[in-house]
Amino acid sequence: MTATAAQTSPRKRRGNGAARRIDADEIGLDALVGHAGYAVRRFQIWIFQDFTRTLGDVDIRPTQYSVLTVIGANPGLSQMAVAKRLGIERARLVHLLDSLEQRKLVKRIKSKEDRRSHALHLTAQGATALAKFKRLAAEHERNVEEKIGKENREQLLRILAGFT
Amino acid sequence: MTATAAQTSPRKRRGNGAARRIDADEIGLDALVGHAGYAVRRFQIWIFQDFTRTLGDVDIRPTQYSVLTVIGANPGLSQMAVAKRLGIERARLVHLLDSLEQRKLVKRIKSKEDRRSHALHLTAQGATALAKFKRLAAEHERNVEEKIGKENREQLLRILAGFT
DNA sequence: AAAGATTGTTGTTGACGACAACAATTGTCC
DNA sequence: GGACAATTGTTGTCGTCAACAACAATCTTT
Repeated sequence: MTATAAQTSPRKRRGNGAARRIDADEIGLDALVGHAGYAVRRFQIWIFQDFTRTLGDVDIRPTQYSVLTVIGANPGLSQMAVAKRLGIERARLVHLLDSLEQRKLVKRIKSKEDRRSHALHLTAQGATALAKFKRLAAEHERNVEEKIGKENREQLLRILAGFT
Repeated sequence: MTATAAQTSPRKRRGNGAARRIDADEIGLDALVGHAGYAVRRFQIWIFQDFTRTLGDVDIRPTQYSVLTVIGANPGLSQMAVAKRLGIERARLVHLLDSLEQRKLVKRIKSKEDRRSHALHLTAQGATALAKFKRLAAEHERNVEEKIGKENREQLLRILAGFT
């Protein structure tokens, strides 16, 4: 009753009944092919690798880039606001900002209105650096386009727009 | 020259020039909206959460499910073959199999042809369990469909088919 | 003023990708 | 046939990341 899948292509059959060499491309994924999550996971790994490689010279990872971009576009945000907007744990954002602040890209300014919170700003150096990061990120995006096609990338963005 | 983005909607302006309460939905993402990787990351987090929640009662995570599915569909594979097919580090697969073997879902059988490798098989208990996991995974997939739409899910699978 | 909620912080846990090293075994090359 | 290289599973480390829990300082509410 359950699906059978082992025999992707019955080529190269050998006489002996025992195990034979199996090429990776003839291993069936069975139910996995119908799961969006599996494809998305594999794609996301590829994307992050390409991003990390393309921004390797400037040593910026995807999450760091997203934090810098949001702070750059919305100066003065609190850590809570940034964390909530990007779906990052606020505990995790602490370490991210520690790193970015050590690199003089971001500064935490004590808020006068709410002395619990910090207003986040890019440093002048951070703004300059972010401009460069954006150029490299655009280059990465062109790699994505080259990989899956221009129309497919746009459809992807449209389909997933609700999650941003 | 760089893009401006802070003012998503200029409502609720208050007289004072200082910081005001900022609702999460009015924080602009700036360049992030054009990045497929950001949308994919957010989507993947949602998918994994839903999968983990839907398969919560049976305590199976996405990676474990993928390993069980491939072994079930291709009995006798070596660890190397499974790792390569699923894009998992073979070092990581060792721990995954340790866990699955402890739970009596999978067994490692010493290969006669190549005494370095193990032939991986589901136990009878594992085969029964996998059938249940597949039913729950299908339920998760219906959640995905409900979330992004039937056609969008199919387009997604088609666009990302090359990464599986 | 007291009680409760929020903000940033510290710490822990576990999943995960990436690497490096190693023993056992197999394949290759001369 | 024997030295050398490659493969397989394993162990270990490192860094990223999501998920919690607890805490002090600081608002907010009542």
